[in-house]
Amino acid sequence: MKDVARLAGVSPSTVSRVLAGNPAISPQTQEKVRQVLRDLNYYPHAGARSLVTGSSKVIGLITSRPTAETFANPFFPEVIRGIGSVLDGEGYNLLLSTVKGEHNQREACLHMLRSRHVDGVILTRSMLGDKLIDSLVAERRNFVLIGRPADRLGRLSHPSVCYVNNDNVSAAAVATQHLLQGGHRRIAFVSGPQQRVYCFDRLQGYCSALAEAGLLFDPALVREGNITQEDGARALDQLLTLAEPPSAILAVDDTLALGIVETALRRGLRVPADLAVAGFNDSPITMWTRPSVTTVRIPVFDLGAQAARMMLAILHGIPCHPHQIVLPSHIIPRESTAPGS
Amino acid sequence: MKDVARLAGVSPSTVSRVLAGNPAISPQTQEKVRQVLRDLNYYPHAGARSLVTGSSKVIGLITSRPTAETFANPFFPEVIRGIGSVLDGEGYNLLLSTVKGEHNQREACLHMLRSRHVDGVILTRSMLGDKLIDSLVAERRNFVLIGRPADRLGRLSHPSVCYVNNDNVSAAAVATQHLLQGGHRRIAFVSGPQQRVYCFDRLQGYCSALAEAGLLFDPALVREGNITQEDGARALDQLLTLAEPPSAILAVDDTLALGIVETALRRGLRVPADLAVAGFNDSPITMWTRPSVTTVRIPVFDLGAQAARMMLAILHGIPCHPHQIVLPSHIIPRESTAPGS
DNA sequence: GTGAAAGCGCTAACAA
DNA sequence: TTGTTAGCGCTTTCAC
Repeated sequence: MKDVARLAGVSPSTVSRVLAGNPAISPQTQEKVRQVLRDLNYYPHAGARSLVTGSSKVIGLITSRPTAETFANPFFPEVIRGIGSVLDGEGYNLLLSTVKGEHNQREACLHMLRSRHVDGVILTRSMLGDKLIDSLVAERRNFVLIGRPADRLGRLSHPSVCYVNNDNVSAAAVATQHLLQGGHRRIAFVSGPQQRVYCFDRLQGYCSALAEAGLLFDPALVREGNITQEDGARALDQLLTLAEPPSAILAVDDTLALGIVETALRRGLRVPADLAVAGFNDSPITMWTRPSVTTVRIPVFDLGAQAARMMLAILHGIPCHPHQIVLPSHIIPRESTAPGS
Repeated sequence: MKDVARLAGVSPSTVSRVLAGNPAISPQTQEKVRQVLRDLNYYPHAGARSLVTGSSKVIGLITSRPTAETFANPFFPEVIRGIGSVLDGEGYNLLLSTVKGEHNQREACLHMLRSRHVDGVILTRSMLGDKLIDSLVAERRNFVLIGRPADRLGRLSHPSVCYVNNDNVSAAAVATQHLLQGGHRRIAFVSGPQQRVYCFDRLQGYCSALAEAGLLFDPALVREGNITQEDGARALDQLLTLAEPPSAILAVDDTLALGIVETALRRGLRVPADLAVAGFNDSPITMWTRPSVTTVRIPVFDLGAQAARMMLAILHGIPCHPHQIVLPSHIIPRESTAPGS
């Protein structure tokens, strides 16, 4: 920068001002400096700038989901796309935490913030009673949640936390009602880790729909595992050993639903005649299978975009209103739950 | 840091040395300092550090593929996973460029490097005669290619550039041979943008396999578009208008292959009896469709991991040998090319 | 084995 | 409208 200043015949601070777009610089000087800037191919040192301004213009992205699950699941790239669509042109970059393991992830996230590597973080897929959120709140860090903050019992915690969520409870209720309308009375629920807030919420929706229909909640019909096809297959096999096996299954994710459908067919069951299956997330695979799989489409892109918008508002010191956004999702009925086929 | 020094009763430089793991510090002092470090929850300022050391410990990831294509295509998350698996624990973070458009992307990449935001970049999906690579070489930047550097004519350029690639030419040849063995003589090639090096290379493999089989290359059998199902559908429709339509199609990506299969079925063609179809990338969808789709599995995770390893070697000043790595891929025959069905 | 001091490249308050 | 100056928080010679 000193070189630029010298060649342009001005002081470093003038160069800095030109770079910052300070209007109090005469057009002549502006042009002169810009010319030298171009000639020298000069770019300000990001670290030096962040040292003095206290801002790095970088936002961290933390996804606590086991990275292996990422494969074949469009959630992750889609949420990045949404975030990127907003950050683009705002001069912000995205720093990815690629660390594995819940604990390491937490450390890595706090590290990013405390070392001032990032100005704020966007969190996805948080847990019930998430310690990371507690730390973030305690340290008054800038962060936005994709999902919602929940305590160990699933109640909304940290009321001042900014988040953008989808309507998991009602979406699961709608999906359950869809199965009820198909005449099903024994409906199982195959979940991912119940500590995941979204799994918890979808279970709530499932329960409330059952209750509304006057059906008893049967714990034997609820299975918990990871979000893999193998876990879906295992859950189905367990459910089939019941004295009264379910005639329909609502899975918390399409990956599970696909594992269930595949295994059901392999076991000689007809889908949906013997077993109806529905999932969540509108994975592209669901519309290719035979039978195609009923699913709930989540606005993942918008979730990311809104979260990024909130983050920017926070960083710009604009009190973000509303603090909390809930986006609607909708069910996409397909063959796997079609009645009378 | 001054606070830490004061509380520990030492000088800032000693604290810095402890942080750096400098062995010339007495165990007592070490412990004393570490204690205070913990008490104060101290983390060094990343920007300040990068200012003085000249290294940010961040690696940039540039993918020139239109972000929309990302959806439903596991390439992107999978390559990140591979990179992350190596970077983890090495103290390096990944900075994502989310900018759209070939030109902006190039600017953004150079910006990251010139502003010293990142120590190096990993590039994916480069083009023939890629200007970005030229700039990177000219500025002697640290970078690794996933793919290979090619000039406008597809010849290997910049022989000293580090890259990790898969064997696109021979993989396409093998896939073509697979179709030839199925008895096909009119085999079409549906490509993405021919400027993409991987598309170019796969076309080469296709051509060489035809030549080896003593077949004439027919330009009318080659279609170019983007990597979408719609483009696949369009390519098929064009091919069907030919006087002598193809009996088999090799598509440069599974997304295209899926579009082709779907459209073929809709047009009343039987797959593979009337039309055999094969794709690339082992997209999870291909094994779910009816018929399931033959594809070539690319070791995407390893591509990322090796690229990251190379990057680290470069940054650590280790002359990386070999400069160039080519990983094998293999064909996965499925129903869409099964002979006699 | 440890401290003092200089400086990395930038911005911002204050002067002029 | 522009220049001078003082740091931002850290590492790293060079002394001791």
